[in-house]
Amino acid sequence: MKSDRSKPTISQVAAAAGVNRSSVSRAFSRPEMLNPETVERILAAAAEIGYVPNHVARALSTGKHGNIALIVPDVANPFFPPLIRAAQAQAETGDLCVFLGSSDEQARQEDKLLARFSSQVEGVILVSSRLSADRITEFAARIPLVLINREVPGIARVLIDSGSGVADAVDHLAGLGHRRIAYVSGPGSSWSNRQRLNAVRRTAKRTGAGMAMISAKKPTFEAGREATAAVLASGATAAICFDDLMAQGLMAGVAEAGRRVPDDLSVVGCDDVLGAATYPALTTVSSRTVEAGRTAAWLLMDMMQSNSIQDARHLLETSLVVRNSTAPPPRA
Amino acid sequence: MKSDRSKPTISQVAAAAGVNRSSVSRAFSRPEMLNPETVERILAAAAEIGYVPNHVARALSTGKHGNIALIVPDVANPFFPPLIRAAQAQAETGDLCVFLGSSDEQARQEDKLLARFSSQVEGVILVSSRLSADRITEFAARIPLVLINREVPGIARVLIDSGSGVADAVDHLAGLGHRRIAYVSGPGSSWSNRQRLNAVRRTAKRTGAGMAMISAKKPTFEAGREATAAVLASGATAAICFDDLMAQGLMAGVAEAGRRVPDDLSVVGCDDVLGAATYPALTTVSSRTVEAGRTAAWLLMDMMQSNSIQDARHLLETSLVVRNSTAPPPRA
DNA sequence: ACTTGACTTGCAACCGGTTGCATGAATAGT
DNA sequence: ACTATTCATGCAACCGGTTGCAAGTCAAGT
Repeated sequence: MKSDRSKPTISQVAAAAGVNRSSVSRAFSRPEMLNPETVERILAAAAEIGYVPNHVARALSTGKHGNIALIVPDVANPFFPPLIRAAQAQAETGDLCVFLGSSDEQARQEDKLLARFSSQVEGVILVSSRLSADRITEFAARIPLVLINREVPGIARVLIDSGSGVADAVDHLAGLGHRRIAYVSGPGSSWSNRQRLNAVRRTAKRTGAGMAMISAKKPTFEAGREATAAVLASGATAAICFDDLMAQGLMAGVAEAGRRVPDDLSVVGCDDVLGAATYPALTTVSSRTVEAGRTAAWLLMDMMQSNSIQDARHLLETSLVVRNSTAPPPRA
Repeated sequence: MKSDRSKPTISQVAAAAGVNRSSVSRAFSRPEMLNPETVERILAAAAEIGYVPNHVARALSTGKHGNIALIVPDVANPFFPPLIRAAQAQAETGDLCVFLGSSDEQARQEDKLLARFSSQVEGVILVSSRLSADRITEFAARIPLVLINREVPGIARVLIDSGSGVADAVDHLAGLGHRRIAYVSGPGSSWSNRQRLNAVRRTAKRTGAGMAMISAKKPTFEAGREATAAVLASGATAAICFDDLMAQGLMAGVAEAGRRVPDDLSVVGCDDVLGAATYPALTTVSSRTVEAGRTAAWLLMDMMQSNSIQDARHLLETSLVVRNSTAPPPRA
C-alpha cells in the first residue's frame, strides 16, 4: 500500500492565500509585522491544506535548529536516565530538542555520533566522555560543548564529587557507634573508585574507626552478593559499597545468610540510582545526577546564547541520603 | 571569550581546490563519478580547511536526513533502555541516527515531541504510546511510523505478547496451590496492562482460581508499595504485578508489614528488567524488549525504503522465569 | 581524418524557508 | 494640497548542498 507523503510547502500556502511566500513565512515567524487580517487569511489557508513549517529548511537559513545532543556511554546504565531526563526537561524550557546518543563506552562510536550530530545540533553535552582531551578540545572549538564527569581544562564541565558524600557516610556510621567499617571496592582502575576509597580511608582515620577493604572486580549485584562472606568475616559492622548495585547484592547476601540489615550490618551504597526501591530502603550517597544534567543543559544554553566558550567548572558536592539500611551496630 | 564558529562550506572547499561546488558535492556523495585524482585533491582541500558536509543542507535538497525518532514514555524506566539500545544498534546498520524523546507518560508531551520531531526525521517509533488511535493514524499518514506495544489497526506494530507469559505465571501459581490471585494493575490506558489483566482473568478462570484486582495509577515502586495493604486485605495468597518495579515495591511493602515473600505472599513481576537483583530474587515474566526494539527499527527502515505503509503485526511471545519469590501458599 | 561514445566537469535550477531592502498605500502633520 | 511617516507587502538574494543537462576532452572505431 503506497501512500502520498507530499508535504504542503510554503509556496502552496502562498498561492492559496494569494500572497507572496515571504508573507506566509512572516505569518508564522513574525505575525506582528503583518496586517492581522492577512495573518488570519494565511493561517486559514495553511490549515486548509495542512501546512506545517519545515524545521529543516528554516534551520538552513536561520542557522538555528533548536536541537542539542546528549551523548552518554550507555543508556542502559541506571546512572544516566535521571540525568538524561533532567537535561531534557531543562532544554525544554528553551524550546530545544535533545538528541540522545549512546556510545557503548567506545571512543570510536562516540566520535562517530559526535560527527553525525554536530551539523544538526547547536550544542553538545558529553557525559563521562571516553574521547581524548585533544579531540574534545577540537570539537569544542566548533560547537558549544559541556562535559559531565570529565575534566578538560578550558572546557565547560560539571563534575560530581562523590568524595564528600562518602566522607559524610563514614561520619554518619561513626556517629552511630560503628568502630570498624568495610569498603567494598569497585573496579580498581576507576577514578571514582579511588576517589571513594580515599575518602573512606581518610575519614575513617580521622574518626578513629578501623577499616576493612574488600575487593570485588565488577560493580554488579552478583559481585556484591559474593562479597558478603568476606564482609561478615571482616569484623566490620557496617559496609560502604562502591555503588548501589553492589550494595543491593550485599543486602541480598546478608538476608540469605540469615542476618539482617541494618540490625546485624549497616549498608551504604553510592550513586542513589535505586531511589528507595530496596527493602530496607538503602542509605546511599546521592550523586545528584539530576542537578548535573540540569546544570549542564543550563550551561550549554547559556553558551549558545552568548556564543562564547566558558571555562566554567561546576563542582557538585554529594551528600548522604539516610534511609533505613543503617543503624547502630549490634551490641557485642 | 568569543570564539569563531564559522563552519567551512562547500564553496570554500571548491575555491580552495579550484573546482565547482558540484564537484565537491560529488567528491563526497558520488566519488565514482569523478576522476580519482580530482577526488583526492578535493578531499585534501576539504581536510585542509576542516570541512564537514552539512547534514541539514543535504537533507533539504535530498529530502533524506537519515534520522529516526524513538519516543518512549519514560527513559528512566528500566524497561526501555535495552529496547532503545537495540533500536539504536539496528538503526546504525542503515546509517540512521536516533532521536530519543521521553514523554513523561503524557499524551500532550508525546504529541508535542512528535510534532517537533516529525519535520526532522524520516520515521518514528512510538513505544507504549498514550496517544489516541486517531492521532496515531493521522501521524502515520504523514510519516512512516511503527508502534511498539500499542495496537492500532492498519499501523505497523511490534507487540510483546506478555499474555502468554502471564498465563504461564497464573498456571505456575495455581500449580503451587494458590486459590486466589491478585493482579496489581498498571496504567488503565495502557495496551500492555489490558493484555496482562485479560490473561490473568482468563487463566484464573480456567484453573478455577479466584481473582482480585488492585488498581494503581502509575507503574512505579511507590505505587507497588502503596498497593500492599489492598493486596494483603484481598485474601489473595499470590500477586501478579503489572511490572517488576511495582513487584519490587510490593515486596518492600510486604516486608514492612512484617510479612514474608514468598512464605506469606507469592509475588510475580513482569518484564524481567531487574534480573535477579532483588531479594528474594523475583519470579517474573520475561519481555523480549531487545527483539522488540530491533524488530521495530528494522520494520521502520523497510517502510522508509519502500515508502509504503505496512500493516505488519509482529507478535513476540514471552515466558515465565521462575526465581524465588513464589512458593506454595501458607497453610490456612 | 571524422564520427562516436565514454568520461569529467561546469552550469544553473532547485530544496523550503528567511530577511534586507524597495515599493506602494494609507495616515498624519502643517 | 503636499510632503513626511508609518505600515504592509512584494522582490530577490541567500542558507549549503544536490542533480539533470550540457559542454568539453580524449581515445577508440572505421
